[in-house]
Amino acid sequence: MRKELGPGRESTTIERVAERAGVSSKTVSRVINNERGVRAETRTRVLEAIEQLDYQPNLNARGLAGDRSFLIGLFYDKPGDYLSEFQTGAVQRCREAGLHMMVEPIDICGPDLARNVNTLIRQLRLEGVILLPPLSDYAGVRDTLSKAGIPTVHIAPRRAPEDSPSVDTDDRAAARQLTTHLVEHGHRRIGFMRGRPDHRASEQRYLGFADVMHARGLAIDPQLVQTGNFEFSDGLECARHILESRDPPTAIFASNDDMAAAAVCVARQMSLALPEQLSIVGFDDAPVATMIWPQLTTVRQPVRSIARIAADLIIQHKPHRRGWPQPVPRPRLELELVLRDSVAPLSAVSVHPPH
Amino acid sequence: MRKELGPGRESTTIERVAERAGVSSKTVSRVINNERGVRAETRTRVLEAIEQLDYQPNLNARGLAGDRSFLIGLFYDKPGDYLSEFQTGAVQRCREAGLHMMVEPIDICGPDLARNVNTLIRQLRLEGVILLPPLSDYAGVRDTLSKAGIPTVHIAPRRAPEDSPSVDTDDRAAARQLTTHLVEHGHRRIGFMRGRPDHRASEQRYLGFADVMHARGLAIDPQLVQTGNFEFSDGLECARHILESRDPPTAIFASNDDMAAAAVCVARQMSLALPEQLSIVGFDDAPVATMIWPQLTTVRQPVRSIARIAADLIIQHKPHRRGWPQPVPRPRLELELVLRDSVAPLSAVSVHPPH
DNA sequence: GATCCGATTGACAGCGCTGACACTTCGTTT
DNA sequence: AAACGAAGTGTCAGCGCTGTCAATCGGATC
Repeated sequence: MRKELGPGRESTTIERVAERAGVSSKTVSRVINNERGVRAETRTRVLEAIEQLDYQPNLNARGLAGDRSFLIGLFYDKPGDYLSEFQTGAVQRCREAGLHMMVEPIDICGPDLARNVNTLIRQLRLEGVILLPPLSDYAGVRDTLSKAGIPTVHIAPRRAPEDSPSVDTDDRAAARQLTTHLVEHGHRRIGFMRGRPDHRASEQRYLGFADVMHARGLAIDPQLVQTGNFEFSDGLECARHILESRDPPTAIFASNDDMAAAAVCVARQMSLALPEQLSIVGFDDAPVATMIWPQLTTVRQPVRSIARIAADLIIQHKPHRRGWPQPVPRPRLELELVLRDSVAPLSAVSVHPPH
Repeated sequence: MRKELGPGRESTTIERVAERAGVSSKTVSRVINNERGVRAETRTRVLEAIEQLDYQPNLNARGLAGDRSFLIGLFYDKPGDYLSEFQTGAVQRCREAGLHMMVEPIDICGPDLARNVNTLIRQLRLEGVILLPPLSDYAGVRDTLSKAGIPTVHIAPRRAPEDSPSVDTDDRAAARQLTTHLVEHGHRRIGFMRGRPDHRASEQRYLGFADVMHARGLAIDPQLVQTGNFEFSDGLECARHILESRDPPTAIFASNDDMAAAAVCVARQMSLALPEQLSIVGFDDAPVATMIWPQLTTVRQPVRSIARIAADLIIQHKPHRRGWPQPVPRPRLELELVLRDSVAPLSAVSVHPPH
């Protein structure tokens, strides 16, 4: 019945290991699953046999018999650097726990969103899912997952679901620091480029900015607040609006580095000297932050740590079976400012040439 | 025996579908696997039952019984934009074939490279593996895979293995075009920044450059050829070397956009007007290519297409069982120039200020 | 009308492992 | 010294599906 296997694929079964160690297959199973109730000496013997035979348990069989899958899903919307960093971190943590990671693009615009998600989780029998923003806020995905009873961790959701954990960063506090940094360099009139409205980060970053402006009694000119959806191309537009306004700012706070890069481009096209005539800050410490000149003052996003923590939440959840512990864990990480070259103190020089 | 399942997880089995359709489970199985030898009317009936019951076959069980896994591996070395684009393309193709993709970071520097790979492929029983560069040239990985008899597709390997397919792009031809473009804009003295030596792309891009230079009887000054490993930071170094040399070039060919961006930075720091005083071209059409000013003239890499083709090769391979068809497929894609703003015709103005 | 053949369908074992539970030891308790 | 309980180990069925092979069906053949 077995299909012809390629060379070197004759799989060692648990039985063979058992035989060699002089125990039953069940005991080998116990050792593999690290269950208690195996005498230390027996365990050693089994481990040796496994080693010698170079035995690798068959995940399909383990899954079928134990009604598990050893699989965690990572659902994303848009590929990019963030995703690939995240998945790398998450996989690391998963490996320690003997789990694997399925990285799946989910098209929010697709017609059968819920259907696709359903297929994924039920065919694969995922043991947990991590939702990257903005998926972490999409009802279609969230509901499907929750109806299916799949442990889910939401990354930076705008509204954290009551019954499942989330991992957050304190973007608001970081935005405050960044704004303070600008203000302390003498900037009073500051432009702001908002991100995608469906990201929590967008609102938090703006709020942090507003916090400081208000606290210092500085006005926020609506003309200088534009929404760029975290995209470089949109950022170009926004930057133009802001810089070509009647009374342009001396600094711009962009909600991410891509948009900050856009601001840099526009400023350069307008022949502004950077950072002397215009200070710019970004957010995320994306690759582009150090690939342009001046290098961006920004906020480092500890993506891999977030990923590890998220994976860990799923892994730790396993024992509970059904329902998260009370209270539902909601770790929030502090962000760290990265001071580089794109901010300069406001001086007499920084007057825009008329246009 | 069954573990308590969460709400909504009572799984419909193949038996229930069979019952509803009034056939045996085996027939349902045939329909699921799209086997021939099922009367059209029966097939319809089964399909209806599947639909009504919202049945999702259990992959673990299918795998165990059929000695398959429905899993394809994508092994990578370094996260980044390229990876995430690639995986997105590959997953798309896989889904059409009912397969899933395991994206796995492989640490080439890690001590137990072969061991780790082995664990992955044998536990997961991957049906095929796609190797991203530079993994596609690492003997440790290649041998392990080939010994295990796993169908493998190599992306842009320096040396394509005889017995397994690879997917390539014609980097050399593209580099020729790019160089020609430069030369036709009047550039004679051109600097070159090489990529990581263990990437095929590095050598091909250089060869293409050299082809044109030789053909046109132009000298390649060794002083102006530096190796930057595809990294922005290295690119900074290289660019400095090149631009601070006694007799600096009027154009630089960087082997990827990150390094081209570095050249832009350095040039800017040296107060060179871009592109008037220095033309720069990159390669890959990475995100950064349009996030700096001037936007880079470069070569578009059809990453998703490559990914789809690679996935397809694995999928198509399935029926053959053991060994690829003769001859082993080696698709090679043409690359497309993207003309932007970083190249200017050489004119009297483009004289470097002394330093 | 009997025979034959390919097309369709079903019965059944078993993939490699784990859950439930039974059994065996062995150190304690009374 | 008998009874007891915990720890350690084994037996066995069965997870949900597919491969094998036998059975059945329908029409073409002679």
